[in-house]
Amino acid sequence: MQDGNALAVSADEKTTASREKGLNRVLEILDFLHTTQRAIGIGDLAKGVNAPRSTTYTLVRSLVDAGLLEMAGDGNRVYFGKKLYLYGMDYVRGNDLLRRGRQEVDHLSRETGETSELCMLQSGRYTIVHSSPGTRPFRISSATGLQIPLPWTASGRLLLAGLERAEIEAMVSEDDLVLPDGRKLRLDDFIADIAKAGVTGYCVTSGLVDAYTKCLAVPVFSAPGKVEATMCLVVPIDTSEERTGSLIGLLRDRAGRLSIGG
Amino acid sequence: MQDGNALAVSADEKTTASREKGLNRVLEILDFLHTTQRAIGIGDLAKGVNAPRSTTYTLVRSLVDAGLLEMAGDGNRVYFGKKLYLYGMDYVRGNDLLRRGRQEVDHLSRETGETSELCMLQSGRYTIVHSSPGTRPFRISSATGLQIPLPWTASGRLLLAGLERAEIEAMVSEDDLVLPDGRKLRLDDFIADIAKAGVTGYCVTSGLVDAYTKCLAVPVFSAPGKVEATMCLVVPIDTSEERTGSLIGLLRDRAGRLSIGG
DNA sequence: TAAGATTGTCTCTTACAAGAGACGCATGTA
DNA sequence: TACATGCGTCTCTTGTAAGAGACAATCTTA
Repeated sequence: MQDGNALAVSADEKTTASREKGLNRVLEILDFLHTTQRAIGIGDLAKGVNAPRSTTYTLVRSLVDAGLLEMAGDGNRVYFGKKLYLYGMDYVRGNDLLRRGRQEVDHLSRETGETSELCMLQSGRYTIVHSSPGTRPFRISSATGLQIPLPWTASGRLLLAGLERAEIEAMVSEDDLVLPDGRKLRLDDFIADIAKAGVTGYCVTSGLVDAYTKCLAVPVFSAPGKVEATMCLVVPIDTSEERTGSLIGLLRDRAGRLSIGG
Repeated sequence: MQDGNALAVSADEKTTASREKGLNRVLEILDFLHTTQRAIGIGDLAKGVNAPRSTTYTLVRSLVDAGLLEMAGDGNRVYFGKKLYLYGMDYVRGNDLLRRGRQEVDHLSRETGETSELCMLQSGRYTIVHSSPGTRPFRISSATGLQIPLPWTASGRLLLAGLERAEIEAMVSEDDLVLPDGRKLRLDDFIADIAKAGVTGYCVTSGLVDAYTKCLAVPVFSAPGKVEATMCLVVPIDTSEERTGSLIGLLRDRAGRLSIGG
């Protein structure tokens, strides 16, 4: 649903109804499928990415032939294909941080019983790269690949540590500063949070994304000072001070193993 | 290495040196990176896919901006990017068979100590979609995504069960019939093997890919009669008859769970 | 230090892909 | 039975992206 929003995000709101490059259309198609998270008819797809039907048919055919997309069960819907999975696995194989990070996260959630996540910046947005659900009855649903405004999260504050004010401003839109419950964050407060997180080496936020959880995050460094990712735990908001403290200790320990020269 | 072969496979040997569609170039780039399995300089990439340098630079920039590719550590090399990983995870999430198949394979290799694999047809070729190494000292290295000629494998025989002779011939080239050790398989024998495998519901090959292993495979059905994938075990060629038999039993049991109306 | 190779950027031309729209074929529904 | 809606394929035009090639900057190696 929510029509062309995915487009607006990824393609900078092209107002000109002029011709669009095929490759760009393809990138929009992929992004669109990523947001819908389900197979979709080609007609709807065309509407979704705001592309002419005939063009969409041509492109989809190419992509299906190439194996990047597949026709889904019923017959006339498309979704991601095997080849994207294979390429994704290649990425994991070539990326030590991700490979080891996934293991640490899985281990962490098993050890603590809490939902645990590995997060990274992905084209200027906060992205849950891997998550492992905890054992609590009400589990926090946070799908892999989900993108969330940076100011809503503890990880967001850490990922931006070390950046110039201008860079931060460029990454954060006005909308991003409005929390799900309607409260509006002040940009200056957010930037102050970032600076503080950078110094303390961890970050805790309470009741930002929803009223029932708090989020504990620590940075993972790819080089001294360079935050490449974060590991975080999502815990009930009424978790005691001491348990919170010990969980952060655990997180720091694990993140330390992942970091290179942190 | 092996210059434009990846191209020849994926793009049907375009002899015309005419203009090539950008999207096709991109697909070739992705395939090329998949075969090299490592970050590569843009100049080399251009050579590798047989594309003009200027074009390659433009395309790579688009792909890097989109997050499908990433500049690798040193600075001027590219490889797969985070976004492909995210799309790949989306594929897994949307694909019950793959998701559950991965688990079964992991479990199977832990249980038996043998290398275990999940295989599928991918654009007419046999592909190892997921593999889990066994505990043997000499481990058979078979990377995920590896593509092997169908006639070399037990799984290949099962995957083609139920297809017409003409379809089989179309998928198997002369080269595919030449085994790694130089022996040449007769097409008729191969087709007979396929028919037999279809009837018995499993397939064992000895010393085909190498002289020290044998491969036990069983089909996974996505619909009655439709082989969607295979699960297989790679075991030492001198594995006893009875152990082989019991492993096949185990395989069939597991594959049965995965199958839908098999 | 000069010659050679490579890397990233830019400009300009024209071959060709993106797109509009028509068409036939299924469905659905009044 | 007529009418509407959606799907997949085709044709034709024209705006534009692929590509050739020149350029300066950087790295080799002799």
